[in-house]
Amino acid sequence: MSGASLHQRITADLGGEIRSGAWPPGHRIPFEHELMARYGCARATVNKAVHALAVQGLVERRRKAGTFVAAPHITSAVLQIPDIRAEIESRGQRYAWARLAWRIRPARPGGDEAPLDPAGDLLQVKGLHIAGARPFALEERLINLAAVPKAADCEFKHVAPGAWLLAHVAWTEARHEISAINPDPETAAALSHARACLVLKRWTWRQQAGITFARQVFAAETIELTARFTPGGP
Amino acid sequence: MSGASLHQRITADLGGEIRSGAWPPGHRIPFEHELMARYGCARATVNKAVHALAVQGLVERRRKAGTFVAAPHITSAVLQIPDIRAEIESRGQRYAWARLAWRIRPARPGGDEAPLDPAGDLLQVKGLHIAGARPFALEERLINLAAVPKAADCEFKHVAPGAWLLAHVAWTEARHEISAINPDPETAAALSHARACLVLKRWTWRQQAGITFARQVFAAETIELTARFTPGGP
DNA sequence: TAGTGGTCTAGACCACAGC
DNA sequence: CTGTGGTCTAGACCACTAG
Repeated sequence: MSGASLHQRITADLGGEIRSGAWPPGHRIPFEHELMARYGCARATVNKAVHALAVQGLVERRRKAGTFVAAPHITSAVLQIPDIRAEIESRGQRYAWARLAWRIRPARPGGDEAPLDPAGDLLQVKGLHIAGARPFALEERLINLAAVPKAADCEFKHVAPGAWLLAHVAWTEARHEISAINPDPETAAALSHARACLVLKRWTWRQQAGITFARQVFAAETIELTARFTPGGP
Repeated sequence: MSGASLHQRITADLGGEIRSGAWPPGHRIPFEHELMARYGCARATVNKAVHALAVQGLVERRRKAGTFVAAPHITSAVLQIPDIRAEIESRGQRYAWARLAWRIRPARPGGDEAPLDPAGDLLQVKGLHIAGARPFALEERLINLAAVPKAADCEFKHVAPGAWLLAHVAWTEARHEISAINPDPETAAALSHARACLVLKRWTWRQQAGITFARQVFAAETIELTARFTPGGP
């Protein structure tokens, strides 16, 4: 860490005290002027260092009172939902996409598309994500053509809708649902998997405009998550 | 926003251009010296503002080249794993905990406890989280008594292990796995639910010391998640 | 090599919350 | 009222890298 900048070193030092438990929640960490003396630097530098800890959620700062070690949150964790292709390739398997169906149809009230509040036509694509030679996930995708008219020009024969959208449209908000189902016979046949399956549903918006809905049925794969102390986020 | 500080206003201004789509991914935002002129302030101020955008993941900065609007990540979302009791009560239902089993047993190699790397005895608790009159989740809990000896004094008859641990032990790291199963007959009977179930496994550590493992089988409830544009996290 | 961002300084004034 | 953190300035030098 000697190559890092001074404020990064200070942040790491103080963060280490907190994560090690030497400074428990509620403990007042040194004042900025004390840290100035300890590190022999300007106040702006220690301020930047301690401010970074506050952004990370490790400390809370109060004028006149000082800076205190924060209590860890339990309610939030960082969920890794990798791109399916990246997930498969990171396992060293070959990725393939097989399109099963493609059509344009008018939006209907109700159903999974309702949260997108689509106005005109939807592009509906169905296909299979394949890892090596085995089915990995079955995907049903709806794309709001009013928001993404260019999508109608893509047949999604060789590129999955998620990959195409990622390259062409930015999203600002998403909602996810994870659930468990017993697959219907058609799904079970497509996945070669008849037991319980994980289902991930994802709705994506850009500025209140519904972009796309995806429903991915996994072959009972497990989704793994890691959470660290106060991972933060607003 | 006129009450906010200048660097916050600059951050909000630039962030607005990006989120609105006026500046698409890949677009080069104004140089720092241009922003200095535009806002009539020192470089340190615009640097702080643009740096905040970089921390949020909205932009990427490259020396000599400039600052560019980043492509949104899809890979991370904030997962809300509320306390089960809080979840049930937030739905307006009465919460209850029913202990089914309690015992102390030596740690065994392998199995779900392995990641905790327990040294001595484990406290094993099994029970049911109940919403109103219906089973909500079946929980199997292991507590590492070497790390939390006080837990042996609690019978967990009227308080669930998660609630007790939350009040008595701080954690620094956790790992989660979500999967789907078809319940075995015993589990199906306890949950009054024979179809596919969601399973959440959670391992919790404090400084490399394994604290507890929990396996919660839900009655096919759905876990919901919300993600915003580049919610960040390291 | 020139220009960008990364870092740092030695000040300053202010808002706010404890005392 | 005092002391803390919040903010800002007008410089400076440096590291990296695109051209």
